[in-house]
Amino acid sequence: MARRDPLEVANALHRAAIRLLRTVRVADNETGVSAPKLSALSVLTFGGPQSLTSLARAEQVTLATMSKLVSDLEAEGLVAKRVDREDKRGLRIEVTAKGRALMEEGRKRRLARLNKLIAKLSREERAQLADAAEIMMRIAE
Amino acid sequence: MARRDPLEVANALHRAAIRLLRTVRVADNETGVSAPKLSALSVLTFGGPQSLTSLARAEQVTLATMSKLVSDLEAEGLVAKRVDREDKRGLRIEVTAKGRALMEEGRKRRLARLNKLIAKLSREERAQLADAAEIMMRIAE
DNA sequence: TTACTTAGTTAGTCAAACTAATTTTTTGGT
DNA sequence: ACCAAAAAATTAGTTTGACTAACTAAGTAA
Repeated sequence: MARRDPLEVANALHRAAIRLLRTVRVADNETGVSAPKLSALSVLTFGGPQSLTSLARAEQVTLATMSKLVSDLEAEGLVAKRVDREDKRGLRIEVTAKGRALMEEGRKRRLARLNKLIAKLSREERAQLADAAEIMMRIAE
Repeated sequence: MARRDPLEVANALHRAAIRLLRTVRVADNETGVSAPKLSALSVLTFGGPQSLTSLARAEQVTLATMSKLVSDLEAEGLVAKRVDREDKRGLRIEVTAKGRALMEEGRKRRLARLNKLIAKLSREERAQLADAAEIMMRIAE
């Protein structure tokens, strides 16, 4: 069943990851906010308020790209920008109540969708997936 | 270590998959061909010559989008378009020798990059990842 | 044959990525 | 204390890949 060849393992994970992301994306589309914006919002939600630079780094995009994404999110009332008190060049970007509500909704939607899939699995299989995720996180940077 | 809560498992896999894809993308960028084009080329390489419609369906984009991607690939000499003999509305798109060479190069590059990561793992951990990939494929779609 | 369906193309729009140039502020060296 | 260099954001402009809508050409069926 299990291939030991690294390339086979990598390819299998690659394909599986793409499929998984496709499934999740459906739920995300329903929020009316694009994937890059949702992702940035997620970093802010779970990582706490932070500068544009650190957000850009977390999302692996340029500062310019993130500047636009955050401006859009601000225009939609999902985040708020404030000048950093200690460094007036810098921003402190934080999630608004509305932004938090949207994330929570999204979380529920995603859960509903994934529950249908994951519910098919046994306790052991779920544990296997959790372990695999942990391994992947450890090796991927 | 292993969380049993479906949402936790799903989120962990989601994040892990994103990271994995990011890593692979770096290798793909070196080919000088964009990810969507590489992906279409991959479908043609492994799935054999096929129509624009079936390619579009495989890649989950519209016909119009795929039409442009394939035209670009053709301009770069990576695929060839021929009118279907049996249905002159249809195309038969196939990978050229140049296209196949590029895929092979890409495969090597990706292998080199992923080997570094996967080599850190034990035999058992690799098997775990392979099993997880199999489970993911089974439940996603 | 006339009407419908299917395959693909083209035009036009939009979002998100990039680079380059600019402003504002902070920091370091002399 | 000053001035140069670095850092944080923004803005302008480009490219790519996605979409829809409108089209042509070819096959199918009433």
